[in-house]
Amino acid sequence: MEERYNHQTIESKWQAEWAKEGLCRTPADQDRPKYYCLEMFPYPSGKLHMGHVRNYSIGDVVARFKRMTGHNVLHPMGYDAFGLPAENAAISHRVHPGEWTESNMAYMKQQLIELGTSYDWEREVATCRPDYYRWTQWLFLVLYRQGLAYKKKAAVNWCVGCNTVLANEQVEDGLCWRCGTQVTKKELEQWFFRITAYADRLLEDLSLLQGWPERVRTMQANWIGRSEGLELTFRTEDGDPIPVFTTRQDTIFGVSYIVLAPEHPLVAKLTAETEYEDEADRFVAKIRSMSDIDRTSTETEKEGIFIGAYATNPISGESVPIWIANYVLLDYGTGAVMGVPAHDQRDFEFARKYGLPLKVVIQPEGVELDPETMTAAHTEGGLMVNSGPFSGLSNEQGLERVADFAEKEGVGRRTINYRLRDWLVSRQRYWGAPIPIVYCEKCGTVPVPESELPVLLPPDVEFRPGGESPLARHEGFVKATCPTCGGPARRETDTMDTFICSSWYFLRYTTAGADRERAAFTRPATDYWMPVDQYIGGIEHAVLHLLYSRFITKALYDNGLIGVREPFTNLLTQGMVIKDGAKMSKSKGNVVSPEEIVGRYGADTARLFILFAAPPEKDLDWSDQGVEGAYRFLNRLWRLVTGLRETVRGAGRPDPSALTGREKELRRIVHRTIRKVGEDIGERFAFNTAISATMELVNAVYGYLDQVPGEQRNLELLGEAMEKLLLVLAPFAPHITEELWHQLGRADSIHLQLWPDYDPEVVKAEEVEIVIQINGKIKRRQLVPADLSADQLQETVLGDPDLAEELLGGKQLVKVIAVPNKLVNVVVR
RNA sequence: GCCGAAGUGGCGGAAUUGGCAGACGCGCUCGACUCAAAAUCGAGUUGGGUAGCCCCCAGUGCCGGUUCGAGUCCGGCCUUCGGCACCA
Repeated sequence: MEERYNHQTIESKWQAEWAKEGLCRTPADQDRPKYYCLEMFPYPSGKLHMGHVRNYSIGDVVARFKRMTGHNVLHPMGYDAFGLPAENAAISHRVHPGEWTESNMAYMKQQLIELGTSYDWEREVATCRPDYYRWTQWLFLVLYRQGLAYKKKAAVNWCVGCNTVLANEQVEDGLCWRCGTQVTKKELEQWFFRITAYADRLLEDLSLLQGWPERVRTMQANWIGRSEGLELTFRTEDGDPIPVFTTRQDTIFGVSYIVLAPEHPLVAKLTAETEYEDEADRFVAKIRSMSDIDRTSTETEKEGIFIGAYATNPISGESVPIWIANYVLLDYGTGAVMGVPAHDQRDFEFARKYGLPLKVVIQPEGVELDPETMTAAHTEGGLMVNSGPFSGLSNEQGLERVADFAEKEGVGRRTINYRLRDWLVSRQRYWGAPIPIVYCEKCGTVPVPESELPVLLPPDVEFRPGGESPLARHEGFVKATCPTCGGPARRETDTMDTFICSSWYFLRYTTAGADRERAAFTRPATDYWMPVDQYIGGIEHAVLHLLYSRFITKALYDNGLIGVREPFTNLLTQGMVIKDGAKMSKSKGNVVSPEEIVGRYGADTARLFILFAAPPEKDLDWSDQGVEGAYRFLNRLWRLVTGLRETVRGAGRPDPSALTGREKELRRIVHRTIRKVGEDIGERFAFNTAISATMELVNAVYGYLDQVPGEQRNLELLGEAMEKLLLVLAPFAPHITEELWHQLGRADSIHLQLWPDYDPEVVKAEEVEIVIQINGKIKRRQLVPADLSADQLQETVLGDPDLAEELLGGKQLVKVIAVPNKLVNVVVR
């Protein structure tokens, strides 16, 4: 009586067994090489989606493989548990965010267990629990002491939908990254992290991250946006300085006007009590009312007005008119630019529109630039002309010489500008880590002492739609005593951006047990486990989370709190899960729920399909039929092993010297599969081809059984084949392999076994089929002994007079190319 | 506009270093088993010519090049996707 593959009983049985045995606990001994395998932790939104399943299946295969290859593996999981959806749920369902989040976490944990993931749950973190956010607050204080956390009034990004401010990184195309609402500007006093102090190192150290995808590094480099140039000081007629930033100081003699950002502080002064005042006021008001998208879109028409004042060019001494225009931004560079219409496309368009003069000062070779007839700016290089003492230099030389001159004369200095802005970390929300600061009437801004952490979120708050932060209305929370003087004080009511919580969680995982109560993490623990060897997650975090985590890591390094400069050595950005040509989403109605798939086919099938259907970094097309295919394969495996179970159980090792040709061939496939799967997982993350190799092995064993009658079968060989097959499949399909492993009579877990070795001698074929080409065209195939040298190969093929005659066909032999084990190409004329 | 990636059968994909294009899976066709179906097993499945096989020709987005040999390298284009986009 054949028992059928029942995924439900098998999977729950082994999940319980593994939990009981503590199979996934992080090893305490430190004599083996460590491997820290980390997947981005989820936001506990309620249930896992297929993107999670993909992410965690990839990570789990890597973790299990590394355990089998003799590594101490740290493979932890947790929850990025603060954030807005919990608060929205509180408003609409009248349930406390904490309760809502905790129940979601419990549910998702169960789902993760049911997927057969091998996490060490003893190291679980949840960023919303006081035992975690206490240390997020501690981190804030570390940065505060370092001068990296500061408060300032600024025009900040405000999302009406979320009722809170956003960091620049959280504004995508002028819309809120979370809810898609258009972002507006608001003047507010807010907390910032001085990430710009690390701009250079964040950029420079990208070169250390060779294990990251090129495009992620490029995206970060673009985001940081470094440009080297010169800050030059023009002067108004009253002598007020107008510093401008330029990367093209070689075009300084081509300046025909200056443009200030409309918000520039000098604008009011320059226009006060002049005929230009009213018009300038109206223009500034109009620009202020524009949204950032309209303002910064290249589609938007350049607009500006002359404000009646003039400035002197510090190099040429020329006087040029001062304008204000929409395309100049206050918060980049100095908020003022020099207009060089002949050599900058923006300036060109602006000058043409307003009739400002063009002056050619860079002359390219071979073309005569005529200011009257130019249709676009010449932004390339050339020879400097009309440039006083600099005329005749190449523009590259000019860049240096003008900068030298400006510095010598004291009218300018070389400087570097970044697109990156400081990280706005205040949020006007309840469900986040409170910023550990109080404001005392006498002592001013006072950090809460570490001994008084955590600053707890009060549970009894009222959630109302659209209002201000519930914390600000909670009198018991706001009222505080000053830690310095003991006098009355007011508590900061902003909470921290949740990206702070997630920018250090990988450090928390390294530290276990009682140490966690004494510190956020310990130096020995981080010294052993950090950096993360493999980080796996979605590309959507290419800038946000990954940049913030790098910044925090560097800040902690500078404090001597950790010993690594970069947190993640290798990064794998997995593709999206697509169905019917679109990302799975509720609104498109193309969502397939993991629960349904795991329920119907089991976790092993879900994992196998999702890893087989596409390479991990590419988008994955969901296919119900493909899932069926994976399920069929596991059934095929089940029948194969259970069918042979009784006969191969207890069989010894095969005797290599006593194998028939067919047996040798099967054994060769077994050993090749071990090599292939090991290389595909360990070196390439090519899980799809690794799985296809195991399928080929299964096919080969069936082929052998088909061709060899029962009594003539080599049971030792079949036993070896079954054993190796299960071992190489174990990381992908942990339950069914464990069950079959035990059915073969093994007592301990398959997941405690070492990855099998392959025998290089067995892998080698005795004979190979080579291709014989004439002039690169395949003419015939031939079996020859393996590993013949090029000369031997040539001799084998052309040494046969009949064959040589047939191949040459009366033509003249020009040359022969022989590639061992591959081909012989005969070139004839 | 700039930067980056990709383009291979009906579909997902494979070909790892320039050396047999289409592994593996899905789908489809035919067959076996069955009263029948499902499941399972077997055979076939790039296009065209020939239509029994063999065999011949073409073929990896398009055009050209390098090479004995190109899906892979080089130049130019097309398309799709992703990122950035008045950054001075």
